Amino acid sequence: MATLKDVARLAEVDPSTVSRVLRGDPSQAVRPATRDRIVAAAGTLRYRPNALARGLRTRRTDTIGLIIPSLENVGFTEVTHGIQAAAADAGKLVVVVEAEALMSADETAAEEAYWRLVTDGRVDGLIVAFATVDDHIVTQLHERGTPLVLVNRRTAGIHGSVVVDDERGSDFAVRHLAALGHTRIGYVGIDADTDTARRRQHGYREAMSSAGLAVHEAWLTVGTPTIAGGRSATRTLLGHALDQRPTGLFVASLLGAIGVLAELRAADVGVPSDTSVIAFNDHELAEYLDPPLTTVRMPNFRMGQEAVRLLLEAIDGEDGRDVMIDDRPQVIARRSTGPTDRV
Amino acid sequence: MATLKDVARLAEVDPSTVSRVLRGDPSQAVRPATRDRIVAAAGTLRYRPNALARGLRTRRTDTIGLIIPSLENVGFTEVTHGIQAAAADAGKLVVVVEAEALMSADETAAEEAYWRLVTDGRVDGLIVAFATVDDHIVTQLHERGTPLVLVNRRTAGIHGSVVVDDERGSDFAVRHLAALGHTRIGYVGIDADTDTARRRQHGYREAMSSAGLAVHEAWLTVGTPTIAGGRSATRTLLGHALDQRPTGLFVASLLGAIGVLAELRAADVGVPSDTSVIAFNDHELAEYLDPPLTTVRMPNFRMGQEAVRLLLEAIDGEDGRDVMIDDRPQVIARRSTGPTDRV
DNA sequence: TTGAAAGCGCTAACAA
DNA sequence: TTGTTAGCGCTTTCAA
Repeated sequence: MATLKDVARLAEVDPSTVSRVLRGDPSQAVRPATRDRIVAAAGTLRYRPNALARGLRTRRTDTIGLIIPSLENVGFTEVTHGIQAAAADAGKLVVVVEAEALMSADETAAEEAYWRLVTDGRVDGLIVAFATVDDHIVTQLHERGTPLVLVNRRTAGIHGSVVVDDERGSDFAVRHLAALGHTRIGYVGIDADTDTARRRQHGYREAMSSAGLAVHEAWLTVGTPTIAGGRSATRTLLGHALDQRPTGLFVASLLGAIGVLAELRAADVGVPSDTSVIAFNDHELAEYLDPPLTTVRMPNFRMGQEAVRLLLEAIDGEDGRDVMIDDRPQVIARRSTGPTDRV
Repeated sequence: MATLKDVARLAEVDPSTVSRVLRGDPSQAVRPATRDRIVAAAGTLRYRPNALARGLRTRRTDTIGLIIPSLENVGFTEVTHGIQAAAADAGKLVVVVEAEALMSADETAAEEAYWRLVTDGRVDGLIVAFATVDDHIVTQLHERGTPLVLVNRRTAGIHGSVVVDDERGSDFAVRHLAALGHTRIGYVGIDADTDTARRRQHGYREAMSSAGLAVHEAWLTVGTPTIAGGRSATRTLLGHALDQRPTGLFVASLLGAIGVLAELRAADVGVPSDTSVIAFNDHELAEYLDPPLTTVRMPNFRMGQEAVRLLLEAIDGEDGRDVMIDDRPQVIARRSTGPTDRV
């Protein structure tokens, strides 16, 4: 592998000159003839600067770290995709650390790994996606001065986050149901004590009240944002007498909604004839569920892109900003919602 | 951020001694008292070796590169998950490059990016997952001496690959259908000119013949392994007269099968009453499709793990091996397959 | 058992 | 316009 020295020797100039030319250093003028010789030499030697040496010198790795609960969760793919796209555009590499993969190892291994990324100088900054990592780790990283962006969550005292408008998403969901004539609208929420979960629920309550609809606490369940969570929430709901049950259900997570659908089907409850279901967050496969699931599509791809932008700003020393992506949520009306047959 | 020097100063020894102790260098004996002082100093300073400096010196980054078409495709998640898990176990970091994200930028950008990863010395080796990257790039990388492992594909002249037993998977699928009484079994294949696609198709043909079943070329379609691909293959199949059509369909990709299901439903063809469908590769969500999709579950997680193992071997200078994961495929019988009503 | 010294490949301040 | 020099933080021979 050719080094700067090799190129310098071939072009008969000093390595520092090669460096200047190849980096396109604007502060220095170079005689065209020299530049040409250097460029030619680099070409024939197929020279590529060593990223490690450069990083050691400049304290920039042009690499960002992404910490994410699991790549396997369909709910995260859009965000990671946006992150990848924006990183590629900016010429940055992404080191992905799946928190789940670490957890399996041992308790403190996860924490170790976060430190390793940053403290070992492998990345210029970190994107922490979703609420998996303990607040105190995030806070510590932040206090150490690590450029940091939180995705889809906020943590007190840390500026540098990007979220979608959860409340507005909830609002759209409730409105969709209300427009269909539903008045008894339940909520299957997320039990995690996170900002995002709170905002979705708050949006639900607000939307209900501004639609002049009453919220009954019995219609409000929380659980994990998983298929299992959706199923068990549904079982709870089905425990109530028929006329005590909501006719429309807003589920705060896509996987949760899949569980709701499954449990409803298992209990022979018609969707949407008996109960309508709408989910927060869309996915290509929602179309192919049984029945096709109505969703509120949020601008998650953009959230990922924006996270990269914010992080690059932070790396450049700018102050952290808290951004809310305000692209209009989109209700993708499929077959899981409709007017109810019930009174 | 504390450096080796800082630790040395505090412990009142030479940096080289600190290095030896902290690396646990076995070739050198160290007086316990010295070791203790060093360890203590490192602790109080929260010292962490700088990965760039170390990598520059040792020519090891402890990072592996993963090139993958798209993280968004549910078909790939299991493999990447296996890779992440194995990498975490081995204490390696993973740089993920989504080929798709690069493509968007410009034509040659993708090629550039592969070079950057390796030639810039950012990673010790590369896992190339699936058949997206051009053969000639892979070949070039290989010729440059880059430690390389191919996942779910093989390329002539390159040793270092891991695949699942595609033929056996196909065999299981066909047998499942045959055991249900199907004799007219069609195949929705993958049109890419890849080893994997060929092996799946070959497995289908072999299984048919060993079951004493005839293959009609009209039952054999190929397309992209996507929902759209599955839909269009199905339209072709539905173009034939009813009694010329297969009663059972083996679809070589999960997404393809979802498309097949969708198109069949759109055409009011009963599944499985009229046509049974079984897919290659399983996914959690297969359970929730309409109808729940019968699949052949392949050991993809293990394939990912094994890829990391092979790569680490290659990085350590061992010869590349071509491995086939021979864990038994598993037919997950759901509701898309059953006896046929047709004659 | 420990220290001295060189150098991995690059950049950047300074000098010429 | 180009070269000299020092050094980023670490490892590793060699010497003591």
